[in-house]
Amino acid sequence: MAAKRTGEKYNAIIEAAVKVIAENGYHNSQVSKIAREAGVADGTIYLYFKNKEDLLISLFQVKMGDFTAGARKELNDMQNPFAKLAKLISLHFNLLEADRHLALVVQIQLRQSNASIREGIAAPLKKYFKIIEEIFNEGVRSNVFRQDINPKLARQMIFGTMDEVATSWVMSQRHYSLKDQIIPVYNLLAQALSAPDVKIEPFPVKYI
Amino acid sequence: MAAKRTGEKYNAIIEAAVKVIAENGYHNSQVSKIAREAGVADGTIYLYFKNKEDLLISLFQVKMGDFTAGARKELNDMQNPFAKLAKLISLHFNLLEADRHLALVVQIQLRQSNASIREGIAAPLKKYFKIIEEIFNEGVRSNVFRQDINPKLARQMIFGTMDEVATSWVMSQRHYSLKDQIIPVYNLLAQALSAPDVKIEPFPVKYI
Amino acid sequence: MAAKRTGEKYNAIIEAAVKVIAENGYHNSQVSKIAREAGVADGTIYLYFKNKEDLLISLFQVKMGDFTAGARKELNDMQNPFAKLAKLISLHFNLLEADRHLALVVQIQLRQSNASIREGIAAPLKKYFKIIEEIFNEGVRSNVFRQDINPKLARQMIFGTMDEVATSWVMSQRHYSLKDQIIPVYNLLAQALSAPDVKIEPFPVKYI
Amino acid sequence: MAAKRTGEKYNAIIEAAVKVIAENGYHNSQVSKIAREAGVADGTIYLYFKNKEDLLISLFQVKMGDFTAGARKELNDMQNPFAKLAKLISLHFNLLEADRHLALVVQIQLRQSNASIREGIAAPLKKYFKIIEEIFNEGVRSNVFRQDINPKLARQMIFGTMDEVATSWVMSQRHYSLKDQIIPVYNLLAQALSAPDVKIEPFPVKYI
DNA sequence: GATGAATGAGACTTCATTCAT
DNA sequence: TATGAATGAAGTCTCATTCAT
Repeated sequence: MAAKRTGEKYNAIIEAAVKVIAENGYHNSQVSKIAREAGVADGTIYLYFKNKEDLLISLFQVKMGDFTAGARKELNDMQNPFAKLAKLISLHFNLLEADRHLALVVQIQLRQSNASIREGIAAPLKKYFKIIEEIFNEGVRSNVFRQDINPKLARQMIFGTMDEVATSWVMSQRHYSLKDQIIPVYNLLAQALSAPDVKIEPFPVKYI
Repeated sequence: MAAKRTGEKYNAIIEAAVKVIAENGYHNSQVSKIAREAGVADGTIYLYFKNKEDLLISLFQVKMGDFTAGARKELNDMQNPFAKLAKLISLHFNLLEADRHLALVVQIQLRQSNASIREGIAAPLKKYFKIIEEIFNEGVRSNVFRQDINPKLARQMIFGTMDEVATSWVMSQRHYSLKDQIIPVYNLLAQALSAPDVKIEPFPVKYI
Repeated sequence: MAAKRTGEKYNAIIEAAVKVIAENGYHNSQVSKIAREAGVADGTIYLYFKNKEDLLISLFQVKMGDFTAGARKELNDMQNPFAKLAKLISLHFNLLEADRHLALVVQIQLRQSNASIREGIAAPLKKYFKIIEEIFNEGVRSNVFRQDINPKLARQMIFGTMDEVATSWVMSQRHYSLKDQIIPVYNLLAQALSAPDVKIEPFPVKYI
Repeated sequence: MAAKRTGEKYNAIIEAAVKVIAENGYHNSQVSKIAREAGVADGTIYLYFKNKEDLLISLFQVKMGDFTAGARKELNDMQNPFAKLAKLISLHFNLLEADRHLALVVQIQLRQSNASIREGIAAPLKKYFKIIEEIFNEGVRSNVFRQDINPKLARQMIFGTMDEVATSWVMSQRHYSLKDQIIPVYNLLAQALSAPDVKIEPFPVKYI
């Protein structure tokens, strides 16, 4: 009765949902379409997910969870806040460019979901926000970032800018490379956040 | 036969739609609900709008059109790019704070719409983007803004930051004042955009 | 309150209905379309007709009434049953060929109407049936038509044949002339109805 | 996704549609009524038919297809054109008399359908027309039918007469037997079509 | 008499979810 | 576990008719 949250088919359904939503749009992604793409029967979806909404929330949680976990792991080893900022932007844009379906779904389609889906999305998003704020706070503590910026506001600028750049790119039908935006965005944000007398570190080439 | 695009009822329906969507969410805003709120019969909606989608696009176009027209008018008289930036942020946040329904609809609900509605939204949004880019370009030309930032990227940072701050505020259920964010956001963006040796102008008090 | 059954606008509305139905089909002929074609307001229709159904029945009655009255008048002066049959076919096909809108409406569109309209149509149609039967009966009485055919059946063959030929012609989009069918149909029916030893009269040229 | 065109329910829905349309009239036969009569849910209709129109076209095609296939099979074994004509009339009238609902639907209700339904109906009707013309052509080739009648016109008379007789019978609410019309109609048409010196064959008793 | 904006009942269709197999 | 045919609630839109002006 309770939905199984693991298994081969669980993942197959999630991946199918990403593909179907990316290709058909949120409002044109029926359960039956996702089931067909996943190679299972309609009813099988309900063995793994409580309902369609649960599937969509799970989709975002899984994908976002993977991303934040990966990001945290990669960033943990690093010390320099500038390098961390560079790495974050690089990870963010590389992920989207590497998976066009995911990019479409995350930047556009999933924002068409309703309130309760958004609530389900809130938790993993907050974790990502926390990572961003931590990077900023470390920079403040080590006196390389400005003391006079509210951390939350800093996060809003960092995320808002990356998100807007990514959305523009997706909406442009990806006629240019998002990776090419990594260094410009880094330079812009590093400049904006760096403390008055601190020399901004150039983008570490290896993070592209 | 052709939908009437003006008149008392036209506006009443637009306002009713904003209210209903704000209170019920995009996916729970049926035509009949909007009609009831507007005090007209369901069929009357179709005398003024081709269909539900046309109503939603019109809603955004009217509201966004009013805003960009107003913004352009207010900004036209001004010379100083810093002052213009300050004014823009002030207008943006004041509009949303003044009309809580509109804020919800613009920041959250309308982003749940489908592809064709988004297309209808694109045009007025581009006009707003253009205003932002013009402000930045003027600042570059008068040597107060950095020469080494791509104008489109500058616009993405400005809009992305304002949008993210506004969305955070709406999602927080507006437990704090968005107006209080005007000066911090201005300081942050002005700092990010200002040319190396230019002294950032403090936020003009009268623009709050 | 009671519908006016005469007047300039009454006729204008009838003619407009014929045109609109011919051009748009029965199911796509809204009251508002007919009103626009007639150059009156929607509400005005209801000053002259009880409702849409009443308009359609009236349309058929007027047109069919004109036709039967005209036919009766023309046929009254004639004596010869063969000549009368020839004249009838000629009148029938000439009327349809002369008024393409009427042809479409009578042969195709009006048959899409519902039960109560068909009932309203029945009376004028019966009058036309009566004319046909009378021609046959005269032929029987004067021994030029077969005695062994039931008059009703004779009428059904005459009307059924003319009707099928006319329908075929209308459905063919009138790529050929219906008038060219007058003589062949006459020959066929005259042959079928003529008494064994009676020489069929050739089609009187003047009736084409 | 694609509509299933076979199965137990497919037939049940077709039969239900015939009954509902016969009893309520074309314009008063809602999908929900047909579904109820068939003992299925409204949505089930759409598993078997693309839409309401598709159901109506299918209905006619199935019924007409059955009839023409049956007629062709029965007529194939026969040689004598007179006998074939007799058989055709017998089949036509017997079918309608045996299934009062079908008679109502075919003779009256389905003619109320719109253009696209009529188009869907055209193909099976043409097949029936072809059968009729073939009978006539065989009679001409074997010198028992008149050489001077255009085959298409012959078909129009045959079909037009049978159709008018059937329509009269249906409209009369079937207060008499349509079968009783078989021999009179045969005699009338055989007389009309037979070559000058050919003795008309009496109606073969076994075909009643 | 004439208008035409407004009405609102009602029809078709979709699709998330269920459940017998 | 898995299936997929069946369900039926619910939403958008049309259009004949009305009635205040």
